[in-house]
Amino acid sequence: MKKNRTRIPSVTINRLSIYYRYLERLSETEKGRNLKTISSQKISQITGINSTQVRKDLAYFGEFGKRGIGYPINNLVKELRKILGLDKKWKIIIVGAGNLGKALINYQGFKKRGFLVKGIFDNNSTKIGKKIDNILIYDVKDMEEFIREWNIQIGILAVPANSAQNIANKMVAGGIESILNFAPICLKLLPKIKINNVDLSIELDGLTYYLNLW
Amino acid sequence: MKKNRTRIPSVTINRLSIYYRYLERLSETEKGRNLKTISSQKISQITGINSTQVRKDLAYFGEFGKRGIGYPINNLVKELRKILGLDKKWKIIIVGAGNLGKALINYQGFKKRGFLVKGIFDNNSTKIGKKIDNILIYDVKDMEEFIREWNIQIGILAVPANSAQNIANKMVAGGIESILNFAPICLKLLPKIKINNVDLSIELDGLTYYLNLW
DNA sequence: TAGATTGTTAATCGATTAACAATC
DNA sequence: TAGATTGTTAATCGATTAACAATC
Repeated sequence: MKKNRTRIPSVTINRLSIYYRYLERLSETEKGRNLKTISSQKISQITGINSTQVRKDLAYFGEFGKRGIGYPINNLVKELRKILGLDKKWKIIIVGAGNLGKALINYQGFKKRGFLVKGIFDNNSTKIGKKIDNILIYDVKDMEEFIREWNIQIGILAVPANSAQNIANKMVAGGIESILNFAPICLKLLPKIKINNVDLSIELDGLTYYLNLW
Repeated sequence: MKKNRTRIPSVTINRLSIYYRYLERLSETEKGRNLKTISSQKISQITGINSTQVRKDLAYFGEFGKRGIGYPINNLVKELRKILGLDKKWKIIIVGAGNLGKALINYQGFKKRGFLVKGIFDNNSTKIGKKIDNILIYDVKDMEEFIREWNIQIGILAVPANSAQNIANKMVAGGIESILNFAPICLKLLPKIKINNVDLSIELDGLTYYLNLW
């Protein structure tokens, strides 16, 4: 898992996440059965990713396979979990208790990957103090202090575009280094802050563009 | 807008969507003021996309600018709307009336880009017949016929991973050609079907990978 | 040994960007 | 005319993939 981590394309990380998800499911269903290894060819068939690409992606991080045999499934799952940091607990907050925020809180993937949702933040006084899925909604004014106090590492931005930059700034001021942004704007933050954008508009426009071609 | 549309990278389309969003907002705030044109340099500053890239992306579709001057804002907005197919009405359905489905129905971006949400589908009998945001929830059994009857063009998949492929198949059988998929699986469909995936897990794993590096 | 499959090199492909002539 | 900025060519950069020696 160590090896030379310089210059690993971020698309490789995205693909590792796909391999991980598939192999995890596979190792569940294969528990007790005798499928112990898997080839890059087989991974390719399921994920639709070229088998050379699969081998290359994995080779960035170590020699996990055996020539002539393939990759030992359980070990590969374990290694991928380590590489992706999914063997640790991560503390997160969600900002924005609207429909999207609610949907996110109920999202099972957080628990699955050991994410602890420590709090929800909103500026709507009718929501503050209430709970969603047993997690308290706090005043967004108290967010920065909360982040510092609880050592929150990941912030999820589910607020409207016009307040997103402002809240992102406060997240960073509090010490957050990773942001998942659902607001449709380009956040301007220090380069060391990792930002991942989920942008519905872009995806929708992508669909209509292609529909419109015909 | 015509020109040679062969081999336009899909990342270009994504960027056009970003330009469009920014310029649309700009043309709103500049209404009545006298900023009539904008340079690729200025677009670059706001969007973070290299100015040569901006010019190249636009040049795929026509010569919208004037040398020495820049691009006329209002015209460019109009052209982008045409290119992205946002000058038409598109009929869509949402499958899955869970939290995510609800969040999507309330999403303002649909109305903004002329999307008509014609129906919601679910298999939970306690939900069928009810309404969300004034849109009726139907039995997923009736989906295929509904798509055919209403000429639905876009399907949004907000269901669990294990039923996603099955429902996607039925969407295609009904005549849908574009799918926005929120389920964390790789849908296997005919190549002519345009699929856009929104995958939370991949985004989250991307964050923890980078957090874990330090 | 023969067949399978990895890990890696080298070739290919495609996208980004620098540079600049054209021109407003 | 001088300055600004486009549209486009050519160079660069980076990612994907074909090919194959190594080896189980």
